[in-house]
Amino acid sequence: MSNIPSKYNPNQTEDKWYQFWEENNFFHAEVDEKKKPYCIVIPPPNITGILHMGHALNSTIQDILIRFHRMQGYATLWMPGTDHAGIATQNVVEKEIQQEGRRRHDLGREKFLDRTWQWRQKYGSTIIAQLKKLGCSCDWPRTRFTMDEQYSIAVAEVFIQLAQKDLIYKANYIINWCPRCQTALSDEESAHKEVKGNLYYIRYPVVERTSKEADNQLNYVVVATTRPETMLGDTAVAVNPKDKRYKKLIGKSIILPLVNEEIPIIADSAVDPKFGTGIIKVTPAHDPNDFEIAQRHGLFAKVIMNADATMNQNAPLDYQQMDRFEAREAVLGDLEERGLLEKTVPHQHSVGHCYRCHTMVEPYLSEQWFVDMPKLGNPASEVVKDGKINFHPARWRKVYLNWMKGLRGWCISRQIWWGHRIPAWYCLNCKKVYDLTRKNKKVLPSEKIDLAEAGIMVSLENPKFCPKCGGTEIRQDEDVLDTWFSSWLWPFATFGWPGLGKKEQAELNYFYPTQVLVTAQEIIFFWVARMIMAGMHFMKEVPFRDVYIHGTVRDITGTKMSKSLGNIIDPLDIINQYGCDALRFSIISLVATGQDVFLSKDKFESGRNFANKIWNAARFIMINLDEKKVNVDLCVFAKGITELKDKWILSRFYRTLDSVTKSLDNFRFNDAARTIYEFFWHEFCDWYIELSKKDISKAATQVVLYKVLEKTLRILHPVMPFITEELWQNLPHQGESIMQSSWPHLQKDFIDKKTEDQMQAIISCITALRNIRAVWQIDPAKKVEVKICLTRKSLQDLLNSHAGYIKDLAKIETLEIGQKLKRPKSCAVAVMADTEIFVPLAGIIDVKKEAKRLKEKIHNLENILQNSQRKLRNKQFLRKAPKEIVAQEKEKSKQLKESIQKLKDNLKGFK
RNA sequence: GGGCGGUUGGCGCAGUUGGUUAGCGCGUCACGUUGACAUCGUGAAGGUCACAGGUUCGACUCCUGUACCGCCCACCA
Repeated sequence: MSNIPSKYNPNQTEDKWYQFWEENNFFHAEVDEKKKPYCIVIPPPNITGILHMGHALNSTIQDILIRFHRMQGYATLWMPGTDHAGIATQNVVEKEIQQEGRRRHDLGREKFLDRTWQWRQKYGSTIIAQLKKLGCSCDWPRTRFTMDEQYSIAVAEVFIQLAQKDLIYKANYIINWCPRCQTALSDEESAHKEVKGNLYYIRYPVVERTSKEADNQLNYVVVATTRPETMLGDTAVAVNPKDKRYKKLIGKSIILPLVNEEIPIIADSAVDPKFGTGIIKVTPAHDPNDFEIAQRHGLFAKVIMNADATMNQNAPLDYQQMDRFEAREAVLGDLEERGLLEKTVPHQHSVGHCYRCHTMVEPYLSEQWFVDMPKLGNPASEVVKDGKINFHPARWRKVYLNWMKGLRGWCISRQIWWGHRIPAWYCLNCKKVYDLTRKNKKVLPSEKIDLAEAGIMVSLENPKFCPKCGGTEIRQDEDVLDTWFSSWLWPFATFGWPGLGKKEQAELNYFYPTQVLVTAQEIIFFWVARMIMAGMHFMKEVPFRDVYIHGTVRDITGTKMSKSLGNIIDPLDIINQYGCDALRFSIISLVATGQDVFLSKDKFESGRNFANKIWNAARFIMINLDEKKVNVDLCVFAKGITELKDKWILSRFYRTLDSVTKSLDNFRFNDAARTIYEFFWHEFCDWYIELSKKDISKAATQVVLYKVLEKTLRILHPVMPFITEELWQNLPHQGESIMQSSWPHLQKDFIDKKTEDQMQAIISCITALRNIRAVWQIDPAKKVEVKICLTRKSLQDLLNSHAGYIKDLAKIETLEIGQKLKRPKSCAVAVMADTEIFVPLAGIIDVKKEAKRLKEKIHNLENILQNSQRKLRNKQFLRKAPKEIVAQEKEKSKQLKESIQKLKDNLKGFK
């Protein structure tokens, strides 16, 4: 035992214990009807992900909850897994292929998917290995992947069920298109950013029917646009119907410059007369607003771009194949040349960007699949309104409900290959006919497609023939589903839903609904809201009871940590340098509920220092421990605990336990961490261990040292799993692992206010004496005599019986305690209401200086006294304030007076 | 345009239903190595709690407004 190193070395212990836990299956949970279930599903990290501080925070919080509840006797399951991350993974593999000088279409779908699976095989579990370094106690054998066979069936099943209820539909609609990824995106995947651009004022010549009109000088209208290239797809010009300036124009038409087509001038209330010229160009295929106007007016939509945002054959020949930005310059140049560009004004506006590759999103009219969000949203709003699901902090509830109010169709089809292929099949014959008739009928662009009519079949299996025409030329939809279309099933699909064997069903019944979902704010809309929708629709029950939203991890300047900015602090570096427990403790103490965390490397020192402190306190105890003495039941042994210090530390421990338990129950992780820190360091180490050194061999001291340490390690275990295990294993213990031990039971009998007050009085005396020693710079070796003069007998008795504490910790040679002691000459003085402390310091003390010190103290106390007395003179206060408060104030005033009087008396002695 | 969060000693932060002489960590200063720990110990200095009103016997805490910083949402042509 005595060869324990004085420095804690985390690297040697962490991997050892993690392996031990995993090998012994301690993370495993199963149905146990004797226990209550407690389940958290991990927010599945992307397989492309590498560990960052966000994961560290997110995972630490979950692991604390999991270990805490496991120790409390719940059947505790932390369900792990990863997300296939459609676009992100596809991009990574495409890049890899690109380096070989090829593109994905060169490989073809099948080979590309093979490559992606290979990639996943090789790198896809990196993040899992990294989560293990964080100490996460997930039930790893259950690890799910959103593209597992079983899971994929769930995804297809959900698609089919929703399609059958018309909750999924296909439509020609304007969506967010990423020209680089060449796929549709949902609204959430298009991140709005402020962009500096220009507002271009363009003249559109009005068609004049009569010669009279032709004489008019003002034979054009001016539209303002930020995106002049889209004018090639204009199908109307619009003004506000109430705008008197342009009333005459309504019903006329203009000649679209560069295109030379005649298009109408219409009236629509969506036009803001105050913006620009009050006249807008209408480009239904490339602007969401214009698309809606087109719907209202039955306008045609002209798509003028290819999938890569180059101009297509619908644009005039000169512009075809030009990129959209190139086309913008060309259009502007041509307009300028024709005298049609009136002016250019700088203009800042917000533009959508692809959340995966940051390319500017193009609003793009195309045929896509949608989920009817407004319908699914209702029950999902209700359960939050009802309090069946609670957000922590509560303010997110409002954010959530507000978002739910504005739901629109969720575009779920993606034109990529990596993902769940849409379980829809097309009868080529019927679809062709359907499209043709629609074209001829001039069907409005947004109208939903009638699946049966169009020969579109939704099913798990490839249909043999078309039920409508009997045709056998059938092709599956080329697209895959949005990644979030699989993640939203996570809380139940991970259990094997839609259900195979009895075991899976029993597990789902037992663990669903799960307890808490822990995530960051930016995921609320993407994922949390959708999980609630899916849970309510398919399980008829909420997916979780509580949603804990933690802050975002930022660097010390407040910038979000990101790889591209190079401001990342790698959790693995921190673990190597300081240890995992230090990382966990530091990060958890820094995060007040829901507040963002500003990190710098040195902030992890506090965790490391604390770990080292724990290590050394335990080391001291282990060196001195007589194992035979401590194997007792604390409650049975309680009668043998009579000493103040022992009763005091037990009282303090149980208060700490109570507070920590409550904090963890209320998701106040930083409070829990700080409370333990405060207790362990500044009560147990600073006072109890110091006092115990004198009677280290006494049975009571031995028992208390051991019990308090062992129990503190247990309540610390959820936050610092490794060091607590290492030390616990080296102490006498029952059971195989601290993680399987029980959360200490709150023994209220040990909590005693009187004991704490008494100890506090002694601590105050010691602190006052240390203060005097420091002020007068008394050599530590110097032997000091002290007189303590009390006004109360009870206090005198207390100090008398604990003179040893004072002597030891304040380093006092002789101590005289009495009620009416004479003040020595040339002494330093400390005063507390009913206590005077005299330290004779002839030859050391400077009388003037000491007098000055006392005066300052008097001055301070008098200020406080004045405030207190002002209150007590206030009749309103006396009448309205609660009795206890008034009594408290009177007592305070009395004590202050006593102190001041004593100080003044002493001051006289200096004159 | 709407919503939310923040503003507490040099720095980073706590402060849960209004009543504390406003706390903690780092840093600073002074002293200290008698064997748990210098990743340590002891003591000290340092704040009119962003600003202005209001409610109240009493406001860091509740209400209103202002300023600055940050975030989110919105179909800003």
